[in-house]
Amino acid sequence: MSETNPAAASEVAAPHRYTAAMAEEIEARWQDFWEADGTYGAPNPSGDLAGDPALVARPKKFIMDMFPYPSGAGLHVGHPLGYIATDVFARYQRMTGHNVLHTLGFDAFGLPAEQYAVQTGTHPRVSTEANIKNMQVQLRRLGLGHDPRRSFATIDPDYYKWTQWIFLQIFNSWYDDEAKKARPIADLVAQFESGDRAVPGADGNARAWGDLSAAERADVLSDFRLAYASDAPVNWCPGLGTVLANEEVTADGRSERGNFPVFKAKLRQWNMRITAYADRLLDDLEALDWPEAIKLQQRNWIGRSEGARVDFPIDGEAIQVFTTRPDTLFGATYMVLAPEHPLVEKFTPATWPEGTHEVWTGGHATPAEAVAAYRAQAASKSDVERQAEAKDKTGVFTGAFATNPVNGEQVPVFIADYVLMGYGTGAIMAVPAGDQRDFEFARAFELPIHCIVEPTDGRGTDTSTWDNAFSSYDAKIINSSNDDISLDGLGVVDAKARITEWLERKGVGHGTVNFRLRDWLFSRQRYWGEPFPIVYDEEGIAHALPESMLPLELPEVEDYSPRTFDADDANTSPETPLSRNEDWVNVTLDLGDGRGPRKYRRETNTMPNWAGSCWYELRYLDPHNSEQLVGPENERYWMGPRDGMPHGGVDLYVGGAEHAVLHLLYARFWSKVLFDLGHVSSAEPFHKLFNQGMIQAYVYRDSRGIAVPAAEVEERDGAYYYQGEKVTRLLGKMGKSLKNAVTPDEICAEYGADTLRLYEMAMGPLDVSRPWDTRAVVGQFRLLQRLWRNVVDEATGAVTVVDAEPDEDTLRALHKAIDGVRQDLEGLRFNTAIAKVTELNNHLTKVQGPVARSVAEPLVLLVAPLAPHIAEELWRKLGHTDSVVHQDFPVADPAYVVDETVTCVVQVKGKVKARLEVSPSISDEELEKVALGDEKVVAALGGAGVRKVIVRAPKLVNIVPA
RNA sequence: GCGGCCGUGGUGGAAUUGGCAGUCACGCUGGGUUUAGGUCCCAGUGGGGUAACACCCGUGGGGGUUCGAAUCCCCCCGGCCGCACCA
Repeated sequence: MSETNPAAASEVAAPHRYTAAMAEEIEARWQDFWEADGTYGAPNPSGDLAGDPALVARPKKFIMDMFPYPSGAGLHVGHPLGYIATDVFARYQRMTGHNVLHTLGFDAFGLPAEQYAVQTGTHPRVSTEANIKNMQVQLRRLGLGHDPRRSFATIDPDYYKWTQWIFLQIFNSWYDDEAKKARPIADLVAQFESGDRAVPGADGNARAWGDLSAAERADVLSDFRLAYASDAPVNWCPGLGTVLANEEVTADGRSERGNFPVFKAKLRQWNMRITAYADRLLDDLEALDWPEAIKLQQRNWIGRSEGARVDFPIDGEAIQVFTTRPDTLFGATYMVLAPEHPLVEKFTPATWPEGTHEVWTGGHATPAEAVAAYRAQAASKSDVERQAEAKDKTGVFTGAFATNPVNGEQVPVFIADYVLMGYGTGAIMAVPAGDQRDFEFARAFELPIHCIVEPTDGRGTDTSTWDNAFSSYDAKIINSSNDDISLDGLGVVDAKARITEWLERKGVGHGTVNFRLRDWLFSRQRYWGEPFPIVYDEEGIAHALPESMLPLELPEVEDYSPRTFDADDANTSPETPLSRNEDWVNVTLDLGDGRGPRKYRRETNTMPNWAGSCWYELRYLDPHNSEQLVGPENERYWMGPRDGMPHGGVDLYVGGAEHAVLHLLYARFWSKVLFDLGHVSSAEPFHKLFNQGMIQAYVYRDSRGIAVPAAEVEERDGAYYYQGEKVTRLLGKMGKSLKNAVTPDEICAEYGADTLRLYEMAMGPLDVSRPWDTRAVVGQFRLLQRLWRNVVDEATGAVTVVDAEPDEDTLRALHKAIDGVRQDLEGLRFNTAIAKVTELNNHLTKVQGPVARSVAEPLVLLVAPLAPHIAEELWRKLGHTDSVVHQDFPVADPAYVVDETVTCVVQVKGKVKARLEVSPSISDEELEKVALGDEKVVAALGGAGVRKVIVRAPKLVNIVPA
């Protein structure tokens, strides 16, 4: 390294040249200064971080990154991309009159930290804290202007105390559908006690609250609580040894982390009733300044569908279906229930009805046998297999018939795995003529297909000749009438409205909205997560720990690794690491509920790694508050609603797009609960979201396909060689496993942190992925060297800047740069901002003689957000004694932003034929006259007359010859 | 299958949103400084063409709208991302 280090030899010729060694010295010195000075401390209105009222009085900016996992691998140059971007933006905001909150914490619970700890054999807390320290050292080297007083890790008991506190808030509340907000569960109990609200009974009959046992009351409340335990089928992943949320399972039925198969299993688990917020989560997206792609993903995930619920009578009861196409009810020729639908047993008869078709029975002697066999087969399949077989429609007849409410027809009831229990009512009416899935099933089981929409593609109404279902919103409904109603001749929209009205009038159905979103599975069988502040009494009733018992800290256990299983073995069940510590699990406590000291068993699940990141933006605001998760005044100041931000929130949140339906959805949900309960004034956590792209890197593979160390690959004549052997090159992720990681440390060692910051910002637009190219970094280093040289004499170290009037060209270059850089930084277009700084700097390099102070100083200020260390150093050299961080960002003089003359392009038939130097204020008429008189234009016209002239003064004239 | 985004020099990328295609940087070529390599400095660099101009071609391909298209519309090709038996 030292031989190729530009620092070494050049020092002889130019002892005061800006070199890597000098950069390192400057950077370390200013980082120490900032730390000692508390330069980046943002004052709060109140509390222990209250400060300078003049600064507090400024408009605020809360600028945040998605905080990192402190993994043991350390950082590569891809990680800090977003941190550098927010830092540049935060510095710019500080220089334009804002009180800026910018800090960074650590998301330290969860699977990666635990797995790393398992691998290295050390306690997760020990390895995690070591990793945090290591990462802090790496990050400090980059000169990020974070407020260190506000940093924390989610594993700090002072922090997770409040994560647990929020859980209890959610546990102790319910969603009032009328008020459309969460309310304390005590309000619901009061309604039950007073009789204002009927107590729902298992058999549908109302009961008196006072007559219920404690266990019965707990069961009733559990159906309302926003955090509740249930036995619903969950995603069980034996390979990881834990259950997972829907959001953590990939489309092909595998765990997002580890890529293990996932099975459906009935296990008692904690859930969060995020579905109660489906409509608000959808509606409030409108006012957020987020990338459309992420909004769209959330909309799709929430999956709002308008339709109707319709009852199909059977044996004096009914099977309810959800459909988005109630207008096709007359074409419903059979029904399908999900295999696990609870009504299946109820209606399954003892024997097959007379003459049941052989293909319907699956060869089984009785319906019960057929159903049992099909269910067993469905349950044994992993989602992966189920997915793979999606093409073939399977199912079995239950032996039962229900009544189609519009035409009284008896329709057979099937179970099939193409209907999912988790969506709608878990039951559908099948309209094979209009739905491709139903069509395939009907063909496989020889079921009737009634044409109820007139085909517009010429296929005719004889469905026996059809190859697929027909569906079109432009077609007319046919064959759809009874004595009471006719949809015939109507379009889809009108038919839907009419049939829905009819269903409601007859009391057999109603219009409704259905959501795809499911409740959030919130418990994990892990050690390294927040323990639930929940205990169970001897009756098995869950009780919340009182706030005074928080934080409930993780106990020491012999073995904190999760129990994992053969990844393909569905017949396994989870084991929680915390359950191994009997002393911790079995406790005698006085919960302060008047029942005195009693024996309890602690909940041994832990919270998912998303819990800590669901509210961390709030803790940055008031990190040491021991009374409240955040003081209201501080919360309102930094997060409260204001003009253009009706729900409040963080001013800028930068991070990867991979959290679209995970962290970003969960955090919005918690935000709304806390808002409803009056703990915060912001109903949204993040007003503006920006997704940074990924820094990619070339991956070189040998003939066996194995990645070889990228740093040792040589290029010759467009081909790549590793140890003489030819290798292939592809663009991929950067990382240790692909042997192409480049660390910030090595770039800092070779060029300094300012160069690294500039390079990462100059590579391209922040939201686009682009390949890392170490050899291109030198370009930004050269920029800083030239900048240095424009202020400092390399041989003597003396400042060369003079107090003289700059020339007109230089003034224009300066003010155009100021104007452009301001606009670009405002819009997070760091790459073009740097190009403009470079242009100005190159201009000064080319101009003879020393640089005027009135140009050098604003130039240093322009550079300050991007390369803060060299800017501080030059600012000091220019004679200032204060830090550059809080200087005012230069303001462009409009008089110099426009050129004295502009180049006007004269086109003939759209091709450029001449260029004119004209005044920017020239009139269209004048410009046309000048253009037509230009000799090159006259020559290009060659005597032809002029048919038309388009003038866009002062930039362009286009002449169309006759 | 459905939905979304994107294709510009050898490379990363600019283009005031319909008005000079290629800002800035890497790389490359030539020159200077240097004992030499590297660093550093200067110049050139879309392709064809020319001694040099001129001129011609050019934003994945094809068509269209327009005085004028990288930008708008249609078709095709290629790539990336999301969802996916959601009734």
